[in-house]
Amino acid sequence: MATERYNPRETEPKWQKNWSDAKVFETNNDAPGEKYYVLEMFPYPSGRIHMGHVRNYAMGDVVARYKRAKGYNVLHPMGWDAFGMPAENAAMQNKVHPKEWTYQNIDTMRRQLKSMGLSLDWSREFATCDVDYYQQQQHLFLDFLKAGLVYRKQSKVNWDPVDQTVLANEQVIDGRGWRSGALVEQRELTQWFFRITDFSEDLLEALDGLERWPEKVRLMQRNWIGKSEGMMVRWALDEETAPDGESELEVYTTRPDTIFGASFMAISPDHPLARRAAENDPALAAFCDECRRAGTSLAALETADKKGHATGIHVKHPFDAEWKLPVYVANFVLMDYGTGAIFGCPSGDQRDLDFANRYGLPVTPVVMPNEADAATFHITEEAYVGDGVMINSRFLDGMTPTEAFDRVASELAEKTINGRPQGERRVNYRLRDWGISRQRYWGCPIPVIHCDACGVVPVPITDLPVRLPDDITFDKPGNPLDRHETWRHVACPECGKDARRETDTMDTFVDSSWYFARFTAPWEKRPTDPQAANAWLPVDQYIGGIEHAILHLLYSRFFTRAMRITGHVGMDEPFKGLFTQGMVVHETYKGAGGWIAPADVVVEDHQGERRARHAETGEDLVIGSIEKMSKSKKNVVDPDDIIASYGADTARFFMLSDSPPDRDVIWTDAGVEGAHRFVQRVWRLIQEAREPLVATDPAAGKEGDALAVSRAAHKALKAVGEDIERLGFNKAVARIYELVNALAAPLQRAASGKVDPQLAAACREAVEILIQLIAPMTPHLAEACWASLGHPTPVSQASWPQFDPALVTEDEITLPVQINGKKRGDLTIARDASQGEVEAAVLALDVVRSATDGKPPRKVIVVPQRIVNVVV
RNA sequence: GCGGGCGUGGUGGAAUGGUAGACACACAGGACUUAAAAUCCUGAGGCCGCAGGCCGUGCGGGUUCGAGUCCCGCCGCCCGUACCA
Repeated sequence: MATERYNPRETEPKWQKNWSDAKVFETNNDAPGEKYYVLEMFPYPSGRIHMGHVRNYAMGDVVARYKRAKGYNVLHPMGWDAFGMPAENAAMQNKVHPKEWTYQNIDTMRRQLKSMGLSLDWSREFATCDVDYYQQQQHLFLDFLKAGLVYRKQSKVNWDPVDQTVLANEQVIDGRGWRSGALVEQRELTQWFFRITDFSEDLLEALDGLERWPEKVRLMQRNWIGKSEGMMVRWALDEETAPDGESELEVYTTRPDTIFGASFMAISPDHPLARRAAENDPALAAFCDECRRAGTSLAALETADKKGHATGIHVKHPFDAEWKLPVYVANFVLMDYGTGAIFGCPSGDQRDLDFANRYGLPVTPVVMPNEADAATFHITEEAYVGDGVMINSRFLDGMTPTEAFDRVASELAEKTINGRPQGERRVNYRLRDWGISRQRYWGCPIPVIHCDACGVVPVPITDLPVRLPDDITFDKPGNPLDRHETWRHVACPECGKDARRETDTMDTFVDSSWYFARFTAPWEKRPTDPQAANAWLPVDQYIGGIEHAILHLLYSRFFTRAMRITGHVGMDEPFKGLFTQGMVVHETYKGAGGWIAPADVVVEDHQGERRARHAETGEDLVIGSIEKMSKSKKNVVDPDDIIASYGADTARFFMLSDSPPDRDVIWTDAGVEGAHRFVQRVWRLIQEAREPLVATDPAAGKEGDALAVSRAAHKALKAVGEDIERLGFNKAVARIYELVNALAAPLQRAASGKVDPQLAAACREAVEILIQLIAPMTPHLAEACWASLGHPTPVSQASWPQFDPALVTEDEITLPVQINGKKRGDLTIARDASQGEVEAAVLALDVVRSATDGKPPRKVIVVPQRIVNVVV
């Protein structure tokens, strides 16, 4: 019997319209059922969606559709992370207004997402650049300000002296501005900060409670917060070398036990003492300037060659006033961490050792392994960082480092310098306060006013929003808000005199730190409806890229706490479950003229060797490495093209198959075609057997082939449910393949009319289960199949079926039998056989008897329901 | 530099410390066809082979009755590194 091929181009838009007309996916906050909030990280509207989005949203959609079928009231919204630099770059390059560029991109991407058939509640959609959204963000800012969570301080930025603009770290390449090529300078600006460090301990401790977060993300956040228990130690400056008025250098150390191994002090180029010393030392001043040119990026700073410059200043050792140590300015010491000054102990720290060797400073080992000999223990090229015993450390000799730490702490607490204890224990965090000021146009304006008389005045909440002006240009360098005189000019809300608006806008991370809360009541005329927020939050399942493991997730955790303090939500943690998906990667192709897009490449197999050539010119191309899809390498596959030729279901199914969702997936044409064949196969198998299936009611089989069909279906049902719960989509897909393979033969027989009523009923039940299993992944196909069986209501509104426990357990099990850990045979035995029965049966096996050679085995290990190992 | 992760057939991958390679892709053979496509069936980690063995999860060690999985040391790739989002 001939059946028509499944035509996604006709079927998919039809079902999308049905869902939309019936508002199946619009969520009512008051609907019955336990709530379930599934959210994928919202996209930046860069222009078009890419395969990474398809993968991310396909995963979230499986969860949303599955949970809906399980009877939950599901919230699954979508929005746009719409502020940010690319809109300004586009404005400069193409003379298009950032607003226009952004909303056009959103229109394109919304259409693309809709063509994917995602079960999203589009009625709650918003963009962070919508005035309605950023008005509420300004409201939050003012509340935070009032609650003491916001302050201003001096902070450094990368300054491009030619373009007269602040550069992002990624715009600084080898110390030069990306556009101008000019050497980057550092500038100190007064900027706005959120007091995230007030929450350091809480953000750290609460990680333990985030049980449904990947351990790796919790670890990364723990390390990022970087709690350490050390000491503040004040070193007296040697009077003869100290600048006037300077008498001490305060240092933070986690290793006071190594204080007798100290050989130099290193301070940041921005340390006040460095600045004082540089005043009369042009060479030192030049060195400090050079350090500052590296930019503000920590990675650039720390991968740079470790360099220092002597200041001429010396300090006195706390336990020996005669012992003087030189003070260096070093490019690897950060003003932001601790006190901006360290003491270097070369024997116990590789970086300090490299530094000491470079500048000819002494190296005294102070900790050695317990078994080493103090007389011969030397450190030359490799520092010893392990535990052990103290040596060369006077009254600390023989102690463990921990004992020595305590002793130094108590000794230094007794000594005083300038009227204060010379040492104090101190808990320190690596985490820094969150600088949110951006000297850019396309962001949320910070709602404050600067008045010469009143100082910094918050904009009254009733005056919000502070709207971004539309009449701006990018033809001049710098921030358009800064030179917009009429916008800047404003009356002081307190005294009414002429005043100026703040021209900094907020970091776009602020926008994405509370959007998940806004989705719970996007219509509200205040930031949240606390009742709705508390009902929906925390997000049950949040899905996005691992690249957000630290900043976005940590900022959101802080923001939720801040919103709780200011009464907008009632919880601390925004995301109960977190899943980080891998990237979509693709082969790269390169011709004489540069990178070639996969759409223009034909890959052929020549006797096992893959070759690529240009589809039009025929030019031979080099097949390059597999890399993250990016515009620069042109190795992108446009979801539009895939959906147009294969349909959304195929694209979704492929993105869920094969690769574990937390790992990268390689996009290949063969993979898409395989997924597409599966879609066609399911359709064909069901359509060919449609008549006998429609003619019978579903019922589980009791014996023979019918029983086998029902067993296969119920086992798959159980396994797929469990796999989806654990987000093991690739495993769920494998189970579905198995089921389809098992159903193929019976369905073909049914198609030719050669099945008894029992088998027909079992097939009908199995096919309905199959359709429901694929419904979260390939929803359009599932609807088409479901309707073809005569169901009047869509499968997207059907309840998830329940498996019959009797059909998923076997009476007999087959245990592998190992001899000395290597598999040598199998044992089939009753499932409920006792340990003793299993052991007796194993020893009776031929392979075991020939191996034991008549003697009793040394040991028999029976792992119930798993394996048997005989040790001979 | 530092923090985190990953590494298994020709390919993507599967495997609560318990049969390594499920499932799929690609490939080969067969069926159907005038032919092709599509579809269906079969085969397959490598090596030696006659039955049966040996070797195999990036590399080198270790723990264990048993290691892809745990521990130690390397190598390679990826993510983050606070103004990309």
